[in-house]
Amino acid sequence: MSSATSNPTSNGAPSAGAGAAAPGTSPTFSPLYQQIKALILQSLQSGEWKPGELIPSEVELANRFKVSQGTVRKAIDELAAENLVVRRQGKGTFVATHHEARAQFRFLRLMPDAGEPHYADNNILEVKRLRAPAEVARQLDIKSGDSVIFIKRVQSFDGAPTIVEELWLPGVIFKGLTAERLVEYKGPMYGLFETEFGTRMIRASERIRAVAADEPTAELLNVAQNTPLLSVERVSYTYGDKPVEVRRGLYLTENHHYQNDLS
Amino acid sequence: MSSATSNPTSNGAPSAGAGAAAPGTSPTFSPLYQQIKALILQSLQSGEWKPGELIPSEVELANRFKVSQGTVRKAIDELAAENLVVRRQGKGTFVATHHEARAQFRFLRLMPDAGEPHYADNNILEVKRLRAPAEVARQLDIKSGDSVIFIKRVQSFDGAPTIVEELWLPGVIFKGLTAERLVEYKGPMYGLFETEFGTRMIRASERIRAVAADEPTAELLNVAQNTPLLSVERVSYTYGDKPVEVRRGLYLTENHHYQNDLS
DNA sequence: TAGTGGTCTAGACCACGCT
DNA sequence: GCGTGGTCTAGACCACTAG
Repeated sequence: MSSATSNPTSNGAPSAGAGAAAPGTSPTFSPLYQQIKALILQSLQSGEWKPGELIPSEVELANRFKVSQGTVRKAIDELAAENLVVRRQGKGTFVATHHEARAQFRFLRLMPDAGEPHYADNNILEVKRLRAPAEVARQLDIKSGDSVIFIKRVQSFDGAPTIVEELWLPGVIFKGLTAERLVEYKGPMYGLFETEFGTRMIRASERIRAVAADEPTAELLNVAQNTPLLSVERVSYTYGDKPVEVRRGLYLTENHHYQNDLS
Repeated sequence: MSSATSNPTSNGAPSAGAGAAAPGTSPTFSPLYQQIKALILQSLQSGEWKPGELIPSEVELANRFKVSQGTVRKAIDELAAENLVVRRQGKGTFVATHHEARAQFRFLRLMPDAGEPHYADNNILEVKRLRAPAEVARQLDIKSGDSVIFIKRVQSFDGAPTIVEELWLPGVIFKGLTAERLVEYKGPMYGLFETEFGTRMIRASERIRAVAADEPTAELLNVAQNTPLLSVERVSYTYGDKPVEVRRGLYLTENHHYQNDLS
């Protein structure tokens, strides 16, 4: 790649020839490093490199794509900033995974008021297959009535039940998910999804409200009915901004709080 | 700057001489671009370049600091990522300000369930000077009993009171802040702080809980007592991670929600 | 010692905003 | 046309890891 020509739309690999396409007016200009980023993203999504694995070195990728190392670097920089990949000096660049300390609390913002964040005990109450309610179907971008896996669980900190949560997962993707596998599995649920079902959560959006505990929820959390609870409704997305999980949690915030840093 | 030598600790400007300090083992290695970033940060903090103003071009800064443009670029890249500075291709780099559309909703995460986010009507109930309660003093990193400005206000959306908020500001910094100035001022409160008191908020940390409305709050929000509300406790920081505002808000989430994106 | 990511440079050219 | 930020390259050297 001798000169910085622009390739208007997406093309498999950057044009190999010397001074290729017309550099003139560019209708939909896309920087080379963005194209490289998209290519790497494809390899991640396709599973060519799996979570936890080492991806090819910058030099190797530069040779493969026929661009300079600096361009590959910039592409990987962005992927690292989006937590899709983790750089380790002297070792290489690895595909990010939910099985590692640094990613554990990225999707759980409920912190104890005092002391270090720690793991929750997980009590699965129910796992069943059902037909997606209209609202859930809308959020998962599937048809109303399509098969979904429904999970209900209670999470406790130091023996105190704190979170009641209901989850809906597309049946097509999470076929074969059973209560046993959920209970047996040690570690974060997103880790299980990643290794057992090949679906990696990369982004989520939460809507938070205050609500009053209804009777069954109050009983599960061992508090009085109408106790104020945080309602956290989450939609999680995998590659390509595809929604693959709806989660509705009720958090007891007597000794915990939802932590959020604005910057 | 001919070679990439490292300057162990902070030094005013990168060593000017050709191949300066010992490049050998580096006890506390700090990349050149980080040093440049720190220098630019100083100019921002000292007010050499004020919010909204154009800062010197990359080439000019490169000459001033005797480094390459690429190094200045990387420094500014990070400042831009932290929202301290805004790049505009063809025009230059500007000091970020709270008086601009793009920064308006960075610190207000309460969104209407339907429709576009819009501005709140601001009803100042009370502004007075008092001595900092212990807890507030601790959060502001001042002495208990030091003078603070206390503000209480109600914010309404489309005529519906939705937020009851109490604020504490260090008296030393916000001397002369009165109810009149708050009421007269059009635009975001952080914009006023920035232009009238030379204090720019760059970061904030929030702790969110669910609580029951007490009687006076319920009356202000025009709801029944014990209605579940979102309690949002915020500490805001200016340059140097110095806390300069404590804010306790109670949000009515019947037609609004606190929006948070995890990534 | 070899390989990887991380820093720094110098120079070329492109896209954009203004005059 | 000129100045600004944005992209791309090629090459040198540094810091870190592991065999």
